Amino acid sequence: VMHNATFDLKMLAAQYDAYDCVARAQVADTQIAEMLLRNGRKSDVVMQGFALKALAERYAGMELDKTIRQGFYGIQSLDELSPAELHYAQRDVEATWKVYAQQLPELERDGLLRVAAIEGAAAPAFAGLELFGFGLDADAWRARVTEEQSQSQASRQQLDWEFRTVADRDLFGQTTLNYDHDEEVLTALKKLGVSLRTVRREALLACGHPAARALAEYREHQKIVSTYGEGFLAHLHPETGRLHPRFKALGASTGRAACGEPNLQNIPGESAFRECFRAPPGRVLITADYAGAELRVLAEMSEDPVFLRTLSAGEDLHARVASVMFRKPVTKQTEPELRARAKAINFGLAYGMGVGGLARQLGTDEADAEGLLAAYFKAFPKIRGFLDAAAKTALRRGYAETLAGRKLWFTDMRRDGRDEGSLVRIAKNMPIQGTNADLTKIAMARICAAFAQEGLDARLVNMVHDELVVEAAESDADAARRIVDRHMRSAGAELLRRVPMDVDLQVGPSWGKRGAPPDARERVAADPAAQRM
DNA sequence: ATCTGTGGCGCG
DNA sequence: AAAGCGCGCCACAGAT
Repeated sequence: VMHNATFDLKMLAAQYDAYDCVARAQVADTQIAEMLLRNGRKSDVVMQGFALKALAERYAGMELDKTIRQGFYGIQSLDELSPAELHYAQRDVEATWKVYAQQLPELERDGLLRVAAIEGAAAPAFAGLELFGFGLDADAWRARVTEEQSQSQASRQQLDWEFRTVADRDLFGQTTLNYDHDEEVLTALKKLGVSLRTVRREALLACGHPAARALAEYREHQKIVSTYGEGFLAHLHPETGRLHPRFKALGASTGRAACGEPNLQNIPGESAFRECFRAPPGRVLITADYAGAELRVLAEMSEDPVFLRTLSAGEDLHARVASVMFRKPVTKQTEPELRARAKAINFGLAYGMGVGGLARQLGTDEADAEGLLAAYFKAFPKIRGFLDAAAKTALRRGYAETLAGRKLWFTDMRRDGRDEGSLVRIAKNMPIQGTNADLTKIAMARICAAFAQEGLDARLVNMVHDELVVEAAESDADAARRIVDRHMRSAGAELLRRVPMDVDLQVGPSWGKRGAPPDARERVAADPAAQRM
């Protein structure tokens, strides 16, 4: 039983070079338990509200003095601890136990024991992500960002030209227009005869003015430079030369994790960026992601026969949806655009996108969108039924929940005066997104434990919601790959009974890159044997 | 010199 | 051009 177990596990693993032991730990975490109990209710007690000190007072009436910890830093041996410091340590342990004893019945009352176990089991995996880090080829990365910088400069030349008639100049003839400042840019555009209320890319491109187009291009490159440039590289650890991000296992109210310093969950998808994340010599990266994760969860929860049949047969659901919506046969090969549109719509519609949003997505009028929406829900009536029921039930009970029992209470949101439509969409989305998070966390825990159990030289190095990245010694790569595949599927089967979770696997020198070419994609479709495990 | 909120945009 | 959900980081502005 630990409070903020990921921290302690990380310290234990590092100090005693004992990650294999840590990876198999069975953990209960009082901080996570508290966050699960509070999710969406009483968010005004955040920050200090989840510290052990606060919980000890609230649950056990114990006063903890944390200032004494100052003496702990830099000691070489436990013998150096004073009696007062030892007493503090003892009180810390006692408080944690007492808090957990009080939390247990509350977890049981709220049906949170299962998800608490999932989180506890995943704690060692998150500790490992931070401790081991993710290797980045800094030179290749810097080259890529520099390229982006020069493209940004080039767009800037174009911008100076486009805005030459409306921009003020300084003594040296340089424009004083700040292209990073929305308000300045909007007034400058207005002088060019373009009246916009936002500088979002979509609006800039829609207005069709060359100055707006140039601005969109500049911002695209500038976004990369500012977000993934020097500040990003500053996170490389001086000793390990790797990135050691901070993961928050409960980063999102849905149960998803979040990541920062740096955020390794929003790296541009282009291979030019991802290929900079490389395995050291003699090692490989295994990239594994759930294929169509959210739609599979939606299929499971809605029991829609078409969704279930299509996905269980390993067929293309987006293509199927496209053929229904556009009333013609669609495959990935023959109608890639229609399929791509259906894919975008699929996610939007499933979570409450309206007619207006759909029209915008498709670039058509609302009447057309209305018809498509009707066609969608006529073809998949159980999807609508499930989503409506999810919203209704959640609003009545005051919380939404995932298949593992994770809950999001609407207490805070109601108090903040969030409108009903927004609550409805959250109620529809949270069970899907959250169940997906449950699944991935179960998989992480099993994979980590299995690596340790089998003594493999393999470590989890990243997780991006429905994707896991593992670094392994070449000699252990095949065994590691099998473990990843098996446990991602078994985690799926743990929560989903009606549809298999399909996994895409890639093994190669870098993130998302396949090694020597096995010609076809190594996608093992719906293997019943794998489901049982 | 920090902190906080906003608009915008990278990812799932 | 306010309504699909969930994040973190950037530049900026206004505050302390």
